[in-house]
Amino acid sequence: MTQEIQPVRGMNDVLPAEIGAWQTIEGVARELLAAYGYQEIRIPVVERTELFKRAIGEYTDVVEKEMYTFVDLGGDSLTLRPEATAGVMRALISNGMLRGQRHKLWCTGPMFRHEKPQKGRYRQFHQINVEAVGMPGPDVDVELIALTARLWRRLGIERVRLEVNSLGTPEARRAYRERLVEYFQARHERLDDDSRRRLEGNPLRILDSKNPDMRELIDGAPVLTEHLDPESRDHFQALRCALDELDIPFRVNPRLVRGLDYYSRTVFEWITDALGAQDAVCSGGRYDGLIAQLGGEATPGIGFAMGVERLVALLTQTGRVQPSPAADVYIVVSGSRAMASGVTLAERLRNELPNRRFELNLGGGNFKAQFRRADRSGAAIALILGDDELERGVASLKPLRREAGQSESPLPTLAAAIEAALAGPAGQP
RNA sequence: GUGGACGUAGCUCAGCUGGUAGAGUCCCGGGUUGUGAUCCCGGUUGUCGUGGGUUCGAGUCCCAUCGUCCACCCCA
Repeated sequence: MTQEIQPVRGMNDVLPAEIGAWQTIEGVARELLAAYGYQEIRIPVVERTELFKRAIGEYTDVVEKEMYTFVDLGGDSLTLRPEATAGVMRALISNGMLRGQRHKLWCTGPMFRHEKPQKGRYRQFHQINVEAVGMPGPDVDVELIALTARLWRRLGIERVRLEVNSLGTPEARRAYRERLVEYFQARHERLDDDSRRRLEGNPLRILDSKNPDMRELIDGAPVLTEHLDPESRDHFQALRCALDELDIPFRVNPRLVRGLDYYSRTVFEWITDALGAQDAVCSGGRYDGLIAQLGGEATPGIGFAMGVERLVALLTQTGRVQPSPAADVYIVVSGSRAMASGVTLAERLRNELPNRRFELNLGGGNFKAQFRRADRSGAAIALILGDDELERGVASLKPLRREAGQSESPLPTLAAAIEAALAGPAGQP
């Protein structure tokens, strides 16, 4: 045997057994987004490296060490997208869709980050992204959160809770950041190694430290929400009132800072305790400065991303995923003449009953094996076509899921007989 | 990138202190020359992750490497 080729680390196949959960999530999301007036947009998986550097931030982990970057044959530095927002904003700019216009968009597809794989964290992973551009909020902020809350309800996902925070304007955030650095620098001796490193790059993340020894120090640090500019404070206040109004429970988490540089004001995250260390299922926020930063006309925006693999895991845990529907009729063919006419009969039945699922036994097999396959397929009834039946111009129908006798039907009226058999003796399916 | 656990049949796993591999399941055939799921009988399946080393002898011990899982970091 030749050496088999290994899959790429952290890049998974989604097998038929799991595809039901994926399709449920994608289907419900698609329906709901349409109901809220969002339109789908499809953008490339590859963009110029510069786009992500400028949008996400040069000194973020994603850009510094997690991007799949390569030089193409033309000598350009390109990158497999690590997130979708930058690409969507680029698309709006490239296609001249701004100029004071508003857009409610969503997209889905694979993202790539070179991280060490772990439960709920893969190198190729999928997101559903929703972006609302041209509206300053907070009304749209609230509606987006309401949309996600409704999505969980529709999917039957319960083990999630909402955290919100406000980062203020970039100016307010910068000022706060300086205060924070001052605070920690004055207590430099008490910082752990991780935090000292963060003090240089992303001091806000020190607040997120999981080290219990740091707790006291962090609790004494200045709090972001107390250093907001007045407008951001009002914005945040309005958001919280509206959430209360809608009975959407939330917790203000002053330590909730997003990893990507472009966020401002509202940020939120739906987290779960059901997925181990990867607790973020959906997160997003407002990015009012991003479009201008990318060279477009200054336009406010807000968006969020859901991790599809993580949602699939949550949905699977609920046990509510429906298996893919089985065939209605499995066609068993016996004898050389019957086998030859099996395809013709199946195609005729598919014409006559376009909404029924027919599975024709393919690849031969003896009678016993064909019946075993019919049973395993989950089909409601077996349709038997043998040389014997063919001779007499009939086919036999045998229910596989209930105790009922086998019957015969003339070939010309087979479709009606199948419908009757599927309906059951007392009209029961 | 750091740390820990684990890689034996397609799948789930057993294999004691080193003596050249086993169960269940799946699949296939038969019992029922045209009737499944149940039952009975039979059959196929392995570079023991890979590469070195120690040894008369390695699935078992050592080293390296790849992979999976979990945690840290970070994040969807």
